[in-house]
Amino acid sequence: MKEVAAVAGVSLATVSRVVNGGPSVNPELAAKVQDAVQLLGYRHNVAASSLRRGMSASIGLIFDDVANPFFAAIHGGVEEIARARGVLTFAGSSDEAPTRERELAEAFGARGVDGLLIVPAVGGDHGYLQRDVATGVALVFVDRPPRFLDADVVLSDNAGGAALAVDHLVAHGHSRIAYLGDRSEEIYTAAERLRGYREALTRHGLANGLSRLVTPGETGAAIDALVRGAEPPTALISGQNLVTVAALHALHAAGLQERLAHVGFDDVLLADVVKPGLTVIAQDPDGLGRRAAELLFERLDGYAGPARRVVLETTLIARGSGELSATAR
Amino acid sequence: MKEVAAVAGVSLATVSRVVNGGPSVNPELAAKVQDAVQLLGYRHNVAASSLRRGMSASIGLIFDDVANPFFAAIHGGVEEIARARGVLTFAGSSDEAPTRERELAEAFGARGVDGLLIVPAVGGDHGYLQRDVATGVALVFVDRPPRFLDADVVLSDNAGGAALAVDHLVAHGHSRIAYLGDRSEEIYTAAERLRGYREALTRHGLANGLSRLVTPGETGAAIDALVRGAEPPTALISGQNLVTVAALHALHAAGLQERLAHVGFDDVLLADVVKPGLTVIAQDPDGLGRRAAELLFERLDGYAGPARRVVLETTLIARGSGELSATAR
DNA sequence: TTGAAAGCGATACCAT
DNA sequence: ATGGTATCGCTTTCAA
Repeated sequence: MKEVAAVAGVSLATVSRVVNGGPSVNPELAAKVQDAVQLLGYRHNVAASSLRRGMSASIGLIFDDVANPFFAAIHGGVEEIARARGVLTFAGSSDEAPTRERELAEAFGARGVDGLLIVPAVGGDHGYLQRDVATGVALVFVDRPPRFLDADVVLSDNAGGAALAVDHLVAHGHSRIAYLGDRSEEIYTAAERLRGYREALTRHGLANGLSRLVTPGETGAAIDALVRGAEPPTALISGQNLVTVAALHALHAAGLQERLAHVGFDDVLLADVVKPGLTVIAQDPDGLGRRAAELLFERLDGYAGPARRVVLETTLIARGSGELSATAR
Repeated sequence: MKEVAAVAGVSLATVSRVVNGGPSVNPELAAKVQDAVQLLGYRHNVAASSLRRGMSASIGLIFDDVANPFFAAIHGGVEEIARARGVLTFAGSSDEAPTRERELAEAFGARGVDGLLIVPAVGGDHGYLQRDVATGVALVFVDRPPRFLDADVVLSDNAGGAALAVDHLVAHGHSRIAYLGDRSEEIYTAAERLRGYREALTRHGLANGLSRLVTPGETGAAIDALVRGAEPPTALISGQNLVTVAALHALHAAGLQERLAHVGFDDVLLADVVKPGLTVIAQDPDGLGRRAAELLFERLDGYAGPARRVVLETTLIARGSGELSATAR
């Protein structure tokens, strides 16, 4: 930058003003500076700028795992919004471990990120972030709410989605609807889905004894047990991706794919190629990311009001498996 | 840091040495410094450190799209290696546009990344990166080689994978093997797969007239045309994810899923749930990312030899569709 | 082994 | 509107 100033025959201050689109610069001088910039191939040093300004035009993203397609989709949504402001994104995986999440937050903080967008690791205490918030770091949680901290959060309507599935199956004549949920009850999304399922059953005046919490590996056995039980279900809701896939396997293996209605939570590729097509409750991860980024930038733009909670709708995509009638058995 | 120095009763220099695990520090003083760090909740300012050192402990990743599961998997592999060194990753999407790729590279450069890991946008001239390389930025390309620049690159064995598919089908008695590839011939991976297919056919002494380049949307029509042709194929290789899914649709719609053997390039979720299970050529995106990160850090550690080219094996995963015999028709 | 001080590159206040 | 300059927080010779 010194060089640019020298070549353009102006002061450092002026160059800085031009580079940052400063308020009042003689167009003539500005042009000279631009030329010098071109000539020297000058590149702005954001590190130095950050040091002085205390803003880095970057934000940090913490996911369970950056390699997970669901989080990758969120990442994409965030990037879309961030890009429009020239903000770059750091991304890291917490591996669902609170300690690792905290390490990452520290590392991002040390790099002076302007904001943090976090899918909170289960079981963590997020009070440690209070400090960053105090220093002006914008903070938004995504997909799951934080614990011990009041902050903006963007969620999917998990309970509503599960209810949607129940309503849909009831509309197709089912009254014995089983639910295979994720074992880990502490997971917010899993708990919400189960809650939505239960409340919907109650609302329809249906019995509530057909839910099981499983690991993906236990899915097959759970289905076997259910269909051999005294009151076998005529429909199944699988509460999570991996469980859905495992359920599909089990149903195919048992030749039940045309006999047991099935709605899975979360859309999966090839869902429309299996027979029958898999009816799912789809989330909008891209929207989750976009919305979260928007809240984050509003904070950066000065919003200082109370924490906001945004809930995004889930939708049911009918493809066949969820439209099997209860009488088909 | 100034505060820490004051509290610990030592100089800035000493604090810096302690914080960075400097070479020679009196354990006693070091302890005092650590205490002060704890007490004040001091956080290292990497931006300032970068400014002085010219190293930021961060690298930039440029993908077609961060939301794409394939790239997300690469991202995961990179992160695994980077994390071990305390290096953080920026990630951005080029949207397959050379200009946007370049903008991102500039933005990363302005933030002083130590290295750049790029999935090159098709049709771009990567000479512009020469400058970064000259200033010591480590550069590695992934999944596709760059143009007009000699740099480290990590690739999948696309041609080998396609050949694997042909060999497998030939072994199951097929001699009329069709190939549906991605329309865009400029895409390196697409071109390589087609080449692998052709060379394998030639090696087996088979005719070469059954390849078609399509968009996913054209897949169904292409399959129809092929099976209605004079010399209908008994087997099909789909060269890309979306084409594979479209092919699956078309085969199901035409009731051909048990009659036309099918091998898809790239593994997909639920591939083992469709009937028959989908045989695929699987890549190792995680390995691609890990290997690329390793090369990058070797450069950072001082390797200054010639550009390296690492090619990762692809593997065939048999699930049924690729094992249909030619006589089943 | 420790400290003093210069400097990394850019910004913003204060003058002019 | 423009320029001089202190300053951001840290690292690193150079001396002691």
